[in-house]
Amino acid sequence: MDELACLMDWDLEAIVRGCSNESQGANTIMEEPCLNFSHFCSQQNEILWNFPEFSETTKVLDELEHLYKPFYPVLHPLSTLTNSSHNPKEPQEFKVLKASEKVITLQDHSLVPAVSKSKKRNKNKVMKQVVADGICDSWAWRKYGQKPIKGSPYPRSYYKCSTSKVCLAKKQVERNHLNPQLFLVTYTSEHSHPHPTRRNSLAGSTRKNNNSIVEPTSSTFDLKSTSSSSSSLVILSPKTPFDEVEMVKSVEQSKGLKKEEDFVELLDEAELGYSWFSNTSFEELIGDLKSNLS
DNA sequence: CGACTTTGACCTGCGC
DNA sequence: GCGCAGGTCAAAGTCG
Repeated sequence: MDELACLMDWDLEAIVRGCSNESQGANTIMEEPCLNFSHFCSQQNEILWNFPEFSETTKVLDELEHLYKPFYPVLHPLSTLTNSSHNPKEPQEFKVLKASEKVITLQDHSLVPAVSKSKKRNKNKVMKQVVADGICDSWAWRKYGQKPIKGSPYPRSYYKCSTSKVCLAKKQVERNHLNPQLFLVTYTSEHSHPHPTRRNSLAGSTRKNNNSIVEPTSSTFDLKSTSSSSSSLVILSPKTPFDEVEMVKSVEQSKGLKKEEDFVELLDEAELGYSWFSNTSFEELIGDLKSNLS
């Protein structure tokens, strides 16, 4: 298998796992036995003693922190778009939920697709601005339509809950044409049933990666014009409110950002597995480690 | 074979 | 009333 295929496999697996993950405590990607340091969070002090050289480690942590800064908080997958003002001429307000669940409010005209406002009757809607991996959640969705949206090169995809035929829950996903790394996910109506089991949710998402939905189809759109080649790394946590996604690093080489492999390499360099992030946020861990090491 | 995606047609709400 | 645009339906195709 060539390198690209390996990378794609890895990425798809990460996303599928992300999709399949749900509120099962610590049953996340970190449960894989192949990952070293899986007990890091519960044995943090012990692990610290295993680092060969503290100076080397802090250097790596600095690099990691520097690497991650650009992705907070704007690209955090849990940012929630609230339509607090009903005046469409006013900028919409984003509430960005950090992993620590502190709410940061910001206003950014550039993040809101102009086409997101619907002419239709105002239903009970929840809008979220997420990065690609944030599109996936642990509910099972069935796509029932896709429409090109005026003013946006990207189509909007329509989903219904596939767990129950009587469930009225719906979801719309569209890529933000002003910032293709971001997606606007709109949830309509509540689920009329309990949360599906891990198995059920897997069944609803394994056939194809849900991220495919917002890509323009080849017959009507030019795929080359999208940034579909960007990949992402998902690190899961059981504590966050929606998808248990605690951190997402979006990688876009064309913008000169560090490659995903570089990040993994840094983790390897620090002898850290992904489980390192299982219980607290990245920023908190970096801070804790730095204070412990100093 | 069942579950899901794709996609053209149709329906509906809204502005003019 | 008409036309536009968003939203939904459903048949055909795809995949595991």
